[in-house]
Amino acid sequence: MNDSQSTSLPTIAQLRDNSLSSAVRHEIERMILSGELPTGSRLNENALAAKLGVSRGPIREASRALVELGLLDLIPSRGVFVRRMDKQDAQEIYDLRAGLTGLAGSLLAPKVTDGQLAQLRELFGAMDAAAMEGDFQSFYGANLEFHDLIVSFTENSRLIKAYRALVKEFHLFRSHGLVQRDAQRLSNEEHRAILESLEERDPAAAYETSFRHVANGKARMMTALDNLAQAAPGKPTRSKPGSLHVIE
Amino acid sequence: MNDSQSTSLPTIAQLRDNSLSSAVRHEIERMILSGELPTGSRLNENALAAKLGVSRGPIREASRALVELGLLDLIPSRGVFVRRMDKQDAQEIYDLRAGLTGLAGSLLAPKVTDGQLAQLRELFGAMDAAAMEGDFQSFYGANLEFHDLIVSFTENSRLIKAYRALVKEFHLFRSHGLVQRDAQRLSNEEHRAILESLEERDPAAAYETSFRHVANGKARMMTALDNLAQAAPGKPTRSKPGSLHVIE
DNA sequence: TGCCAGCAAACTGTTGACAATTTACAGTCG
DNA sequence: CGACTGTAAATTGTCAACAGTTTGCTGGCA
Repeated sequence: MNDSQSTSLPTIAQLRDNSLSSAVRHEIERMILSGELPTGSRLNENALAAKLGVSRGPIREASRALVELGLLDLIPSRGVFVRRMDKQDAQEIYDLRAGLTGLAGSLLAPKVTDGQLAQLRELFGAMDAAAMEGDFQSFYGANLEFHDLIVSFTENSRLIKAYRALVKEFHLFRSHGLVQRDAQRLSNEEHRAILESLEERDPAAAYETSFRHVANGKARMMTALDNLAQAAPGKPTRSKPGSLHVIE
Repeated sequence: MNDSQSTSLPTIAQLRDNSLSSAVRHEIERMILSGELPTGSRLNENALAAKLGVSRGPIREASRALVELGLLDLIPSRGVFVRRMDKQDAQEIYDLRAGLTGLAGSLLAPKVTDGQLAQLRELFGAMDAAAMEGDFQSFYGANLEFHDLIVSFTENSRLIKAYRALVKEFHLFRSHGLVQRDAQRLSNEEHRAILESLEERDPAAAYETSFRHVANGKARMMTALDNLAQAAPGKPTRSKPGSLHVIE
């Protein structure tokens, strides 16, 4: 047997992937994250197969992978369901994300390049501007990119994979996007602290500022949820995507 | 559509799982971790289906899940291969495991119960005894259980899942089990430090001692690997499971 | 009206067959 | 002798059909 592909960099041949499973997987993922498949709903294999013009085989393979990823729930003989999130799930995700974010900071600090710092600074500036104008959409995007960049720069593929899986899962928690008016500015002040600890190449400080940032985001969201619950009791997590947003 | 199974605790009906996919998955996992399927080898769908007495469908579903888990590598049109680990993979895993272990410590510290501490203390004692007698097998098992318990006690299901996936992946790295003579005693001293910080309910100390413990394990393994490479250069990771062991 | 049994439809679980690609090999040419 | 080409075998990718379970509905009964 040809044994030569041991640990060589991935060649183009290995990367190319035309398989239906893969295409289906990304399509399901998109449908979940866009809300097209509502939280808690069942994935109908026949319907989806018909819609995508494939048979059930690729659908099942793709869905098994997404179950493992955490976006879907498998209940034997019943089907797979878009994972339903509650407050405790949000807390779990925040706690784990805090740990991963802190770890990323501490791993990056000793080896961050000036070019990488420049990229981060630019995003920081963009968020600052967005916060000034109250442009939530821009702030949200830049915020995601800021943290994803820090994680990516560590070059730890497993950390990157785990972090991104967590971010995707967090998107299921629609209420993630509720906001207090000035949370963006607070949040970006924390970004500044992270940036400064990275500029000083201080792993402990980078861990601390990064961890705190997410922990604060958790606190902000929890109080926001409590307020929401008090305002409209009885239907805890049912609220449709609203105009309020919490900044992490 | 029936919508009622929202966030209820998992009932027995939901837990039971007789599906072939699931059985196959666990069997493949076992074969990989036991070394029955060697690192880098291809998983032959037909052969495995025949061996397990099922068709290729369940095999493929199970393998797709294990690809997502990280135990298998999928190369389109070529097949799935038992993931091949190199030194860099080991470093990645150590770094991430350090972060998760530290996080677990810091999450558990504020809420650890006396009963849980007693369990941990007992394992610590078992490891102490095993180290005295040089009983590597016992030490290794108790060590795994010690860390798994700490993570489990956090009750963060995502942290638990990520941690266990990482431990499984680490098992692929066969050389994990090489040892310096007195590493066990050193390692258990670090366990004592972790235990004490938990007993003091000090999250920062628990993070620090836990993180350091794994980071030290990484350092121990790296020097062990370097020594090995100097002793027998030219065949870096090819060594069969030997009698030397590195303690994390 | 409310509850339950029983039947029918819908759906998931599994299989075997076919299509497309990759791999192995034999024969040929330089 | 070694590299190359074409063909056959092996293997993965995909599909359609069948089996078993779950779900939904209808009608009868208290």
